[in-house]
Amino acid sequence: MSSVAPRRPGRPIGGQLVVDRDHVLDAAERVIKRDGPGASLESVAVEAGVTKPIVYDRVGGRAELADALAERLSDRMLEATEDAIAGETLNQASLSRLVRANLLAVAEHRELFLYVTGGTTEQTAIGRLSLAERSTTPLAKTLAFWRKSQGHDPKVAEAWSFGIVGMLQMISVWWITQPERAVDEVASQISDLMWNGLQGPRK
Amino acid sequence: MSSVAPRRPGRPIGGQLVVDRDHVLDAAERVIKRDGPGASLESVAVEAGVTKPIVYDRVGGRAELADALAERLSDRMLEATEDAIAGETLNQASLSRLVRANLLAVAEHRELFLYVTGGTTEQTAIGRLSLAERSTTPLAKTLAFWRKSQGHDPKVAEAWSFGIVGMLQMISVWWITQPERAVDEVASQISDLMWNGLQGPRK
DNA sequence: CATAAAAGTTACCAGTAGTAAGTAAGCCTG
DNA sequence: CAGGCTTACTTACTACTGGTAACTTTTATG
Repeated sequence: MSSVAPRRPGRPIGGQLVVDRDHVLDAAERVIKRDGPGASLESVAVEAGVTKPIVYDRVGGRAELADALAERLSDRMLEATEDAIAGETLNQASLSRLVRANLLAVAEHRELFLYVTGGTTEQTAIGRLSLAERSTTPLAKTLAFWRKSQGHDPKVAEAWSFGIVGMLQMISVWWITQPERAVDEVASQISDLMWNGLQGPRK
Repeated sequence: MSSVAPRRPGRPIGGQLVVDRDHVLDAAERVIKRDGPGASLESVAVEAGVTKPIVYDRVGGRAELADALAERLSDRMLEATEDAIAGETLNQASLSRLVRANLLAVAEHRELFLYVTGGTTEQTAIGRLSLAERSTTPLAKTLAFWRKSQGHDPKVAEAWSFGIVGMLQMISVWWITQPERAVDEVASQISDLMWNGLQGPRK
């Protein structure tokens, strides 16, 4: 399938780098999309038209690959969700759009999301945390700023952002396995919880 | 280390089952606690004083093992958290105790928790969902009942419980990697978010 | 031109999930 | 009580994976 010509050992003619890091990461994304979260490094290398040691040289081992892909994914998701609430003040409606955008972004990158959050058997939790951290850092800033503007203690921001990210991740993986569920309904319900808490709306 | 006598091939003298399913699962827990979430089936078998095919016969492959352990873990966590809010009405203080109990229970079964939520590379997300589901099912019932009693729509219960479980899981994995953080502070902050929402306490 | 550096591949190792085939003890029937 | 079926294991394998050491060829340099 790969149209890359078979390569010989030794430095390639022309002497230039044939594949760079992004090329490998792109290949990894394609393989994961095709083979699911269980994709192997070998198949990533093949898809990139190269051999395993090159993958190791460009991006590192499996953990580093997951980390790099997590970075890409969280950047994309951040972009998608930022667009959804661009410049707007925080309220339940904008929150609902944020949750909705998050769900749709996860659905769009379904396999990649499962790969990244699914981990590598070994120190998966750390990997998952690092993905989460990338999302939580800006979120924590926003939350702290907002809390201060409301006259509340901004110290909660860090814990809250991890909580919120965890909530969104779990809802995402639940939702993508329940395709019959309307995205708007879920987004509305979750934003309700996030905005009003368990007590429900103010009277 | 294992004090089990070396076994020969063939039916053991006495003809009785030497290890049952629970024996294997107990061994698995010990190995995971000792070797971390990367523990192999082989080492589980050794710890159980038996060979791999027996593990396959008693509990199944890696996915089934993770599933069975998830069941055990979620049962224990459910017990711990239920004790924390035994029979009490839902309010922020009881919620805080619930979060606290959850965190402490995760810390107590740290490696097991990481193994179960860390998954098996393959269809890890499904596994994580099934762990979550075991927690969400009773939680959803409680929530639905409580919402009705408050005159609100109980339809949110399912989505909410997944959201809450996801939040607790993420906070747990975050917290156990930040041991300097006081458990009571985190519990209080998260229960605040869950109870009051982003808006903060009612005036 | 000789030699070092660069950019690859080949070929391997160790470990792991999973399975097929073998083996010894107990049970059951004619 | 002898032969065969069942039970409860082990041995021994396959297939694959992550990871690495060693090699090969081209290009650049003093």
